[in-house]
Amino acid sequence: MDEPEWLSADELAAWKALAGVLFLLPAALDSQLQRDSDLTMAGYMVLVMLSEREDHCMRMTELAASSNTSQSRLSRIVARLEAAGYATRRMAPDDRRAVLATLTDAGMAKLVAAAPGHVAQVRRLVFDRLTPAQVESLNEVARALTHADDPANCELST
Amino acid sequence: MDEPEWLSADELAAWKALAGVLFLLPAALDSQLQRDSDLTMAGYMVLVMLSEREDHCMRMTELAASSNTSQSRLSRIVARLEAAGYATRRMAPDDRRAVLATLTDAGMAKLVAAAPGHVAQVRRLVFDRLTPAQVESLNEVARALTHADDPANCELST
DNA sequence: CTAGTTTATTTGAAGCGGCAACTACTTCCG
DNA sequence: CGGAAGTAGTTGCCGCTTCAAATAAACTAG
Repeated sequence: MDEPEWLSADELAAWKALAGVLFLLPAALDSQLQRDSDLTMAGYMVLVMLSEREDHCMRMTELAASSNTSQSRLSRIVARLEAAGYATRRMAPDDRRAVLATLTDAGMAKLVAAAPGHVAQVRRLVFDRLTPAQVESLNEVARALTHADDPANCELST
Repeated sequence: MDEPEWLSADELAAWKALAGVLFLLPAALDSQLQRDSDLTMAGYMVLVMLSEREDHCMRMTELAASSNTSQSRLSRIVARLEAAGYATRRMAPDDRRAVLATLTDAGMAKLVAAAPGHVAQVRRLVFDRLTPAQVESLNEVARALTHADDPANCELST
């Protein structure tokens, strides 16, 4: 199975470990949010993104990009949030194709209620297990993977 | 939003970067496998795990653990692989509750065919973006997160 | 030996996300 | 102006995952 270009031993070890994180961490995070707050990780992220705007309002496309989701996924997420009363949607005044998603007071309250539990989970599963130096490494590596610097080549490409 | 215990600035930065990886990497990986080989990441992993046994055979529970999936998920994955002719299932001779999943020759062939493309994608999205030192860090951090050492506390707990 | 418990796996129902198709609006340009 | 092309967002269909319940076999204790 060592085709054209396989991985080195170090890379293989790192890959297996990373694969474990990729499978298990999101599940554990989602599980806590679902159980304690009836929210999805993705939905939570969307609430966070909206809450960071002082007008609590953002265009769908922009919201999709900042929460790392596809437009169609975002559309459904916001539809669910709206159904739950946590957000509203209205047409943008300037561009009638665009939709502005807005966080409601109930949505903000929901976020405030859900945050401590979620943060505790993140701390428990991630930061409690890492030294400050490792946190720094993690930051560096994660940024390298999501491009962060080089704006034109995200792993969305292929 | 800085409740009981929020995250430090460093931690918050690392967390946002990690969240990006958690959302985008699996999607990009799945997408390639789906497109080029009509396989799921999870299904691919299962094939890999089976292929690493010299008898190409493993118990469901063990297989679930080594591929980081729940039992119910694994059950469906193997059912699909079986339907596609890549695996077979039979009762274990010693314990009739247990099921042994076995990789077929067609499954092995499928894996051999799919591997190069997948590996290339992993290399492109991960290792080409990291220095050897960063690969080492990644390995260390990922292991810390998945416990790897400490057998009794995976993030599956809560 | 038998009832109760634990372990191994599967499955029905329900929810979520992807792809591709579709609507609707805007912009470009002759 | 008027049509082609591009952009924003939604939705139908389908496949995958989860949760909880079901089935079945293997221990365990009396």
